[in-house]
Amino acid sequence: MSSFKGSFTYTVDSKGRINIPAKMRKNLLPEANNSFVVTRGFEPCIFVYPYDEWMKREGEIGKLQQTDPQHRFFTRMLLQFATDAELDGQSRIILPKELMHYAKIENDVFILGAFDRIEVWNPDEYKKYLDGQQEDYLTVASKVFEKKVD
Amino acid sequence: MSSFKGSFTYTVDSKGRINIPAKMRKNLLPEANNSFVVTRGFEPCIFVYPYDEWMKREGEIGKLQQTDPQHRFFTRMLLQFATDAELDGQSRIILPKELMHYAKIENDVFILGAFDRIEVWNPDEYKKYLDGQQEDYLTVASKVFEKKVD
DNA sequence: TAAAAACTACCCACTTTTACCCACTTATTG
DNA sequence: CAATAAGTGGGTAAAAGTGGGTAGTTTTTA
Repeated sequence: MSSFKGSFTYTVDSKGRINIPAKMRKNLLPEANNSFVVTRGFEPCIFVYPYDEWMKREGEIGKLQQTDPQHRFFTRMLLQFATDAELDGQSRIILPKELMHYAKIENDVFILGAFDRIEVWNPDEYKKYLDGQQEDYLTVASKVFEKKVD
Repeated sequence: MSSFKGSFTYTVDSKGRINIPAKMRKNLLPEANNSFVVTRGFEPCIFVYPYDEWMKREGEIGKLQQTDPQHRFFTRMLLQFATDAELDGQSRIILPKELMHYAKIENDVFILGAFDRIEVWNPDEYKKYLDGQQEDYLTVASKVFEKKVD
């Protein structure tokens, strides 16, 4: 499977395009077909899934019973902001205006490899996100792995 | 199979026509034959099924026990408002007046890709729908996947 | 049942957005 | 330190979205 890591600060051009870092492109599977699905992140950022990873997310929906109101709500939330994006000749994708607005992205972006997805942040918003964390990395790390630190 | 995603705000013209977004048209299968079946949604909106997907819905009805009054009621509701619609030369379909009235659609529509169907909403009604949700996306998501959050 | 009204299918036309190309500068790399 | 790749910027033809005319059909109504 695809696995992204690292972080990069790139520019957004006047047409809303960003380059996908070469080091991340190298981790794309052939079956992703140079295609991505771009959607709204849980925090104020944009999630960029390679197509093969996105299809795993979408596969879950097919199993849902669309006569259940909660299942319809979930389907709508997941799909409402999702947009296809293909790499152009210069290895860039276009960020939808709506998502740029949501993530408060203007001229620069902080691009973060996050395992199965690529995240695109306004660099300042990412700083705020880090500052807003209640607990530090080591504390959270130990909780995540159900161990007590110290 | 067809799989629609994304959302768009388009206009309804004086003849009751709406454009089917190009990004959704790309996901139509050849067997849908540029044809749709338009019917009443569960919420105040219009469901637009590509023809091939509609046939699956009809197949499900075929399995219902028509001696059961509730099954008969469900069958009637689904079929009563169903209308065929074909793309015209400009990739538009006509929304039946009855359904436009049901969904309170006037000048603008919010078009939402919802996996196997396209939904057409009055933009304000969609906002109301979202505001009316008891639980947020993350909570519902975790319930849908039968996990407890936090 | 004939005239009027409404609806539909098929055009054409216009504006805005997008896809695709070319070009330049800055980093990497053998 | 040349040669290639990576990152950035922009022009332009094609596609997408919107609006409306008209002729033929169906529906309504006097």
